[in-house]
Amino acid sequence: MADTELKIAPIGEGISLKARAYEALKSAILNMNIYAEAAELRLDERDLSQRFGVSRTPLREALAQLDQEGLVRIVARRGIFIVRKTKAQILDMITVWAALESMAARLATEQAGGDEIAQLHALVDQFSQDEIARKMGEYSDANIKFHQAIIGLGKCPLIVEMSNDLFFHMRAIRQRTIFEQDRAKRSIVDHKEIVAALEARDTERAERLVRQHTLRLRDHVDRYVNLD
Amino acid sequence: MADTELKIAPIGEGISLKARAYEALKSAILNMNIYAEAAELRLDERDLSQRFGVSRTPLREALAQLDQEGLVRIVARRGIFIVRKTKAQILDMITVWAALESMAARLATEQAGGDEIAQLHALVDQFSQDEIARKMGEYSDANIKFHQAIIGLGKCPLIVEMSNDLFFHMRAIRQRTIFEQDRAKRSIVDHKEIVAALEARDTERAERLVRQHTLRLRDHVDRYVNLD
DNA sequence: GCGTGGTGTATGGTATACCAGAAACCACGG
DNA sequence: CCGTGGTTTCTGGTATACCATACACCACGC
Repeated sequence: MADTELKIAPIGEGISLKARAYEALKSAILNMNIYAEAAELRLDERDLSQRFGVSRTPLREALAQLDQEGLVRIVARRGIFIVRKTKAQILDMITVWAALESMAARLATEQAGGDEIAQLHALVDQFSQDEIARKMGEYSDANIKFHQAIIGLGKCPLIVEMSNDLFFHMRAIRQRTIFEQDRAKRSIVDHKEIVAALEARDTERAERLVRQHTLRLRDHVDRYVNLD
Repeated sequence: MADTELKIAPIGEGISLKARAYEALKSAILNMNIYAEAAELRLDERDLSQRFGVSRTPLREALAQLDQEGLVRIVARRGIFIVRKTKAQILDMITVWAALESMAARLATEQAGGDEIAQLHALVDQFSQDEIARKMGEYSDANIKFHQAIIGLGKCPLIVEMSNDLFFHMRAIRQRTIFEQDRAKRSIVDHKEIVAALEARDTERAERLVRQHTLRLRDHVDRYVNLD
């Protein structure tokens, strides 16, 4: 039943309180629309520790990690502030993404198996151009998966890890659908060309197409997205 | 009256104990030859806290940060272990470095001022090929500075930051001079070509030269360095 | 001699109390 | 009404005590 008041369940699974607090804070921060408020958003250690039902110690460790990741900024005796990314920072993230994914595409032409590359078709052909408008949410997910798939084919765990970090941070941007809205049709064409280059094992072309594709996204964001 | 016993200020410094512990541990870990020992190196929180003269709390926060950065690995109720990078991980780091610096070079051809590019000559012409053998240590430093300078010219703070992280981690490799020893002469030629491409604002060529230069280093490490 | 179970100990995880500094607040004088 | 000084409060930083578990060690039984 709905347990009107036993929601707490302090004794949790096996994972540490720090890890749980970290995950909880992370998703909480990402799911809030940071840019909606005018004032800078501040967190309070004691308040959070009470609401989570844990002491400040593991909570502080979780916050310290978020601080290092750049999601929050801890200022001694002042407070803990949720960080808003500037447009310049977002553009930089997309630039790095372009650098990493284009390198991954390069590696993929040398490292990936033909069957692995072939699987990319499933992610590209999934949507006809007409469907995009109606299923923008789904397409957005598939789009991310496509890029992550290419990055995975590079067989370089560090690139995968760093790219995931970047994608994660970019989730914090409101209206992230704008990333694709007007670019979806072009996007699909680009994707098909990229897959073709990978299949042809054309290293230089694959790298260039991936880079250009992502840098175009950067220019698009630069032109049409306003955050500051 | 008053001031009979005021103004203690024993240790001064404004920085937090956590930050100081972090820096101390960081340099301590990097300056020890991790690969000399056969057994896995373990740290003890209580022991360290006594030797540093601080409580476990700030020490733990410093260690948690090092854990996240990948320098140590904290295992609950087991211990804190200094992480040894595998050869594969080092090769991956060099790969990412190549991706980032080649993108920075690309950006530099579009963003950097002519005067800034011209300053690269000072870092390249500093050594004649004959001097390299005698001044390998200095050359190694100049070499790093050259690459950092190019990365800086890309005017992308995120790339600069991520690259610094990579360079930092690679410092932990013993005999890092092997990175250049047999490659120094070729390195200087490469560097000159890179500067020329930047000066000519040849975006594609600058990117390619930088990438090839660093990927060759990767192959060199792959062939001649043995860590595992 | 060898396996087995219990107990001790070492270690990271957590809770809590206290510290120091910064900001907010308030009383008071002009 | 405004400025100014001190005091109070709120905040993250630090110290410390205790908890839970993985491992080692030893006694005991076979």
